[in-house]
Amino acid sequence: MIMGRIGKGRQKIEIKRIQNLDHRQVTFSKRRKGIFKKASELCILCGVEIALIVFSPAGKVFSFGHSSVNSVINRFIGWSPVAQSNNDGSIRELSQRLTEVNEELETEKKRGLMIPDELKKGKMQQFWWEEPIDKLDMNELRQVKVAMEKLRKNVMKRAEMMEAASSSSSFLATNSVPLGMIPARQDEEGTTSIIPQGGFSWDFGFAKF
Amino acid sequence: MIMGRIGKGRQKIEIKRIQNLDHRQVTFSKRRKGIFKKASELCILCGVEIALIVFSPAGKVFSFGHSSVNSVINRFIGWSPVAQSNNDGSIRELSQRLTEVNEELETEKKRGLMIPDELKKGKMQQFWWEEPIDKLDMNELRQVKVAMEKLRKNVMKRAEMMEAASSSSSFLATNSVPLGMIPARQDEEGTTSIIPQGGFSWDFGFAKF
DNA sequence: GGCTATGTATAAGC
DNA sequence: GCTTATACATAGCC
Repeated sequence: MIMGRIGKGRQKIEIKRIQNLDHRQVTFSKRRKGIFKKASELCILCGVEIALIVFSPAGKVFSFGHSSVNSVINRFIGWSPVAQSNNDGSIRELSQRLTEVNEELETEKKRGLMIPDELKKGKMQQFWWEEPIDKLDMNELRQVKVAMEKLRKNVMKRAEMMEAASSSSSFLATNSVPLGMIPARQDEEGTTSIIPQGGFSWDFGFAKF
Repeated sequence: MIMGRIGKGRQKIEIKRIQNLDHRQVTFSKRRKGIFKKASELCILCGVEIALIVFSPAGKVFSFGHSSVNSVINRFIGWSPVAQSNNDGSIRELSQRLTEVNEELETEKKRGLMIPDELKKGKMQQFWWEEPIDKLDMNELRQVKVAMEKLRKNVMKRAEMMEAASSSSSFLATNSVPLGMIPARQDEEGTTSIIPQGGFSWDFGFAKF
């Protein structure tokens, strides 16, 4: 709405390696954001399992997964995720999940699903989720609800992960899972031998681009 | 260019589970194509490693990887293929990973958006259920587990009080991995052995759409 | 990080 | 699948 600046606007670009490093970095950031959003939308809209892993040029990892990167990887590799009773392994899983949870939290914050300011302030005295809800208007309630669901989800993940330390868990039914998560597991041992050659590779059932 | 038929054109849609199965299938196909193209472009433009795995509702797998799905997966989970023989080593790595993540989290928070000031004040304040668990011993873990379950119950009760259409949420995660991690190695075997659920694959230099 | 102009992806409909 | 009208993503700049 602000008049004045007249940029050149978007220009068509050729899909080839961007040589300028600064430019490449900018493009990477923008497009990374875009593709993760797409992934997110796809699994929400269609309720399918997705895993997206991106290593930045700097070696940083960005990942997205529904229901989790690990569960999808496990399914892809063809393992039946069976919880192990080994504490070491469990703890490692737990921690990894913790990572995901923390980051998810952060992401959600960025997305604007934040706790109302009033609640943030109140956190000094008590946690927002312990506050009475009868004084909130509908909008605030909505936000609380979202936050609450996030928390519940996280908590359930955590709880189940903790339980996994002593019992086994079952695999998810085919598609979309509402809240509870089963801790995916991984076994480094099994994957090591399978390394493909360079270049790009696609695998699909049909598809054509 | 010819203004013959006048369709409704693209309509804005809400990002939520598509109920109509036919519609969902169509959307899945279109968006799947789209996201794979995006993934391809991203790695071509920026020369980064990417893995994208999508399971269709029917259970079919679609994947894309540069330099290959497996190499990326290996790199992703290969933060220590060997250290697992040693508990201390694993935990140490975990701890490191978590530290990294938490630092990143803090960085993000400081960088800014909508984060409560209370949380910005250093890395002091965390909810107990957000704290890294790798520093706890088994006894403490047990306590955390109990507390976690208690919290879960409370939260669920709360959540029930505030009923509404929940729906899905994204699991966008931005992982930080300790730099200096072992990168994917070179080839030595083909990919075919772990491609599940059929489908085929091929390598190519650069895709054209 | 923010803005604008424009290229693209895609929701409807056939 | 193919077409059309639009919503959305993002290239070029600041």
